[in-house]
Amino acid sequence: MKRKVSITDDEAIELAEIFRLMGDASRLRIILAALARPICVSDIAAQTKLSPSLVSHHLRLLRSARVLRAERQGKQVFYVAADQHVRSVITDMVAHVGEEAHDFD
Amino acid sequence: MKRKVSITDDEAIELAEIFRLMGDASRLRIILAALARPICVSDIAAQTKLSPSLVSHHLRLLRSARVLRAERQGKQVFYVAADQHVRSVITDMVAHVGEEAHDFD
DNA sequence: CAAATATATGAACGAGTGTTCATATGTTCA
DNA sequence: TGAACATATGAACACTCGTTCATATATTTG
Repeated sequence: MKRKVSITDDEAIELAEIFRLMGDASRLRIILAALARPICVSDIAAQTKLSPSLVSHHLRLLRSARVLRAERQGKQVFYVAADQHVRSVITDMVAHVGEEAHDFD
Repeated sequence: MKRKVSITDDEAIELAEIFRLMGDASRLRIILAALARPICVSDIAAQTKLSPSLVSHHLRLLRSARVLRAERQGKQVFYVAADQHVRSVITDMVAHVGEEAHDFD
């Protein structure tokens, strides 16, 4: 079963933007923290050992790119992976890194 | 069926590096060009409208990160997606972008 | 309302990155 | 071997991006 991989230039830019956001270690760890279930900002900061301010900056980017979605519950705001695609992409790549042969170039 | 999503810090950095490489529009278009079948450098340059030099620079990065793999055939060098994980990640994200609701923030 | 907690925003700086241009290396064929 | 083609490499520059610190907004509770 073949899939369509050709996309427009605008879609390529939007795609690249999402990958770019995943391409920072801090942000990736934030995404991983919010991958399975909603988690609030302070817990993300604690788990990733990043400052709440920095986490918030990154969360804003991840939210506008629709990688994560947010929901306020009282004083706290919970973030979680936007959809199954995001989860699949991350788990696929975790598998990719895990299975690599790591032979010479 | 649950999957493991927790990874070590080193793996997170390696993962982020791969995503970072996908997070540039030029490189992403290069990856897309080499996603389905091997394609030589000059054809990539023609298809993406990027200079051969720039394409070569990017290909070196994509090759060392094992996103693409290379094979020389005479004067030409053909590049193709390293494995099924890379293809899956891209097609998943294409689907993600394609299906998004695009409602307000 | 005031205090306390949780999250968000803005400015600024240092480090890293994509691109270009010039040049080098590799490969084939006459 | 030498010319022609294909790809790769190195240096340099303009620009972007992650981070920090200070400050602002939002929400709950006394």
